[in-house]
Amino acid sequence: MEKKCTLKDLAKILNLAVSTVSKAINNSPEISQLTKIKVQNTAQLYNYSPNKSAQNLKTKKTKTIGVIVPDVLSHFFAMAIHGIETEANSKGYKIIICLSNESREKESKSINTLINGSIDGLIISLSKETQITEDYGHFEEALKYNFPIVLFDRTFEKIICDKISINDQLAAKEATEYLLQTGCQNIIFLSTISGTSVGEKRRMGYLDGLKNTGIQSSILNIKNYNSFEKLLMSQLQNFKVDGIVTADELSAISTMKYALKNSFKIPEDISVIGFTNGVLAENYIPSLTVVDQQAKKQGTIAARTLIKRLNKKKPIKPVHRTLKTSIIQRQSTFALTAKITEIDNPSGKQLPSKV
Amino acid sequence: MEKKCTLKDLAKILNLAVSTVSKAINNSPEISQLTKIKVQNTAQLYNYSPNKSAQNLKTKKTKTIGVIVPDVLSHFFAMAIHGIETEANSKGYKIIICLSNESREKESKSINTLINGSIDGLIISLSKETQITEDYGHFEEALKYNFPIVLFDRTFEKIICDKISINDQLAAKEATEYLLQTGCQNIIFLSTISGTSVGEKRRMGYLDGLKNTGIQSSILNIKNYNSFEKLLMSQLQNFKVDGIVTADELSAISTMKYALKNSFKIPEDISVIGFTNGVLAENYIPSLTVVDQQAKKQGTIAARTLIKRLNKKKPIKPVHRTLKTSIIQRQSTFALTAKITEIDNPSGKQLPSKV
DNA sequence: CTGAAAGCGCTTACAG
DNA sequence: CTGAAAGCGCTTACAG
Repeated sequence: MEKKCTLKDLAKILNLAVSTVSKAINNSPEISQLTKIKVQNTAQLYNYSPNKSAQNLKTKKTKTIGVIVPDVLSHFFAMAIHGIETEANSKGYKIIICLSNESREKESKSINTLINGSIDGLIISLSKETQITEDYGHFEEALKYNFPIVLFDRTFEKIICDKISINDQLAAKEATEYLLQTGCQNIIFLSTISGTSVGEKRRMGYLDGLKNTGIQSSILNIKNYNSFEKLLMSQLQNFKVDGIVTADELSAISTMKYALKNSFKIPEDISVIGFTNGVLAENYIPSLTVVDQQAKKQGTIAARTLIKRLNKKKPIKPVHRTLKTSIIQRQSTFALTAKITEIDNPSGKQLPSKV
Repeated sequence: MEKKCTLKDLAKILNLAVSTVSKAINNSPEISQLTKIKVQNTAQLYNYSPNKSAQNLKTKKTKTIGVIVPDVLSHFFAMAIHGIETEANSKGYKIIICLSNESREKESKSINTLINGSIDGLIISLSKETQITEDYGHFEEALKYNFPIVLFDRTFEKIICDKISINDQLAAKEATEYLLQTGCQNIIFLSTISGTSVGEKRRMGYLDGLKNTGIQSSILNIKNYNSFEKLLMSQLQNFKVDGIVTADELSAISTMKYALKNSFKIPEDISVIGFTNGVLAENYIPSLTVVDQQAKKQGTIAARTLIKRLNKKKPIKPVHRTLKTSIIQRQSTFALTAKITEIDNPSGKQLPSKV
């Protein structure tokens, strides 16, 4: 690879000092208009652009944000990344992405490689393992140096930093109440993410929703998709169930898939509501009623919050933002005409009402 | 944010020269065992880790790979990113991700901000706009300096660099032949990505597949999902169609969604085959028969190829790798007992055979 | 085996 | 308005 043109090269060509050239390129008011034009023209001619490593070293800024998420395959995180990238880019930042694959070890390694001058700040959604073990030791060093961190979605109260999330507990309570209002009498909670902060909060929200209804609660935790059908069916065949609140998107879809396969009708026999408004939820038959988690917005706000902090001279108090959720009513549940806006019912079919 | 410990700090504490400390930390054979141990212990004690910007500036390496993809929401690119990240990480590289959002402008900007010392090499899948306009000017500078680039999936022959892809034309031909072999007589090709290299190749493959069969070809290009149902239905209702080769995953799912909604049976009335083995294809009812594009493997090989090049002292000739595809037979088509392995038919139902 | 020096490519306080 | 100098935090050829 050939050598790129440097400030020194330009200085020699123009017969100017390196410092003058630097200032001219950065449009410093110290420099005369004439010189600026001359310098900028030659810079363009030689396709000059400042070396980032040198700039970073000198200015102690990288204009880069680190992002660590559990995975990139689930719609929620992909969408959040999209939001982060868009916002960051519009403010002149690049993003480095690390996937923890739900592993604390990998998360820890990523933090360590990133905070040594590769990035200005970090946006993280915690790995399942980190949340289950509650071992946050790998954050200590970053926190000691006051390294700017924003947690989103899967957060933890003991880590003192900016946090962006939805009110998972309230959202699950509302989802449960929604099923109740459409006439469901036997509602269970199904989760493949028990142990994560959001999984636990949603479970509690479900319990909140059933409080004072006299309805027996029932929780089905599934660790592994291999046993999904077996566990779900043993529940559906041995107990009366007419409504299922699921903790994420894929588990909702799998619930529908196996229920339909085993001749249950949705929503006639069983209503299903899920979390995250993804492409699966939207395109499935029946389309899935979901709690919109505002994935993109969480990403956008996370990036915005971080960049705001980076631009402050003095440390500011941690910011906690809780985004509002809404229920998107589709075909996997009965209709609720009041309150909830019906969007995106591509079939145009009238949603059935429970009598 | 507090100051991090530097080599200079350590040197002062240990009463050694900066150069000695540097070598000790990097385990240079020049340094005595005793000194190494002393230095490494204090380094650990003070939580020392070398400043990346300084290292990058000095060594002219960043151990970072840039990745530019059209989006992160489609399963193919998310999976490719997963492959790239895993491979890169295992070799000690980080990845910076930029999303072109199918825009040439954004792609161009990303290239320019990345190649100025932020990364060692670049992995790109071209944006739709770049491919349609065939304007590759934004690659000129990088190519002039021999900047290491790997193109994957959406490639272009005029850009001289490493390339990883599948044989899209052959894969589409095989998909078409597959439908023929299961008994389809009126097969159309449906695409929402016409104009991209892969879209065109798949279209040609479809035509190849029909050659010498006497079957009339018919191509349905859809630019916008808003008119998807209307265009598809006008085709299905006015012409005899019993097989559809679609150019990607979401368009296949949408095809099934709207066909089912309009009372067509799949595969009895219409067989559908798609590209990309994503979570939609796997979980839909009926599950979708697809050409497995080897998303993760394309990513892995792209990263591996790039890193191999980065480790070479001398420039080597561009590498072109074409990965083998396979058809994953599911429920959206009739069964073909020979040749093709049936995997992932979660329902366990026997696939119907066309008589 | 240890250290002094140069230099990667920038920016910026200071001098003239 | 222009320039000489110092320095960001490293690495590495060279000297001793």
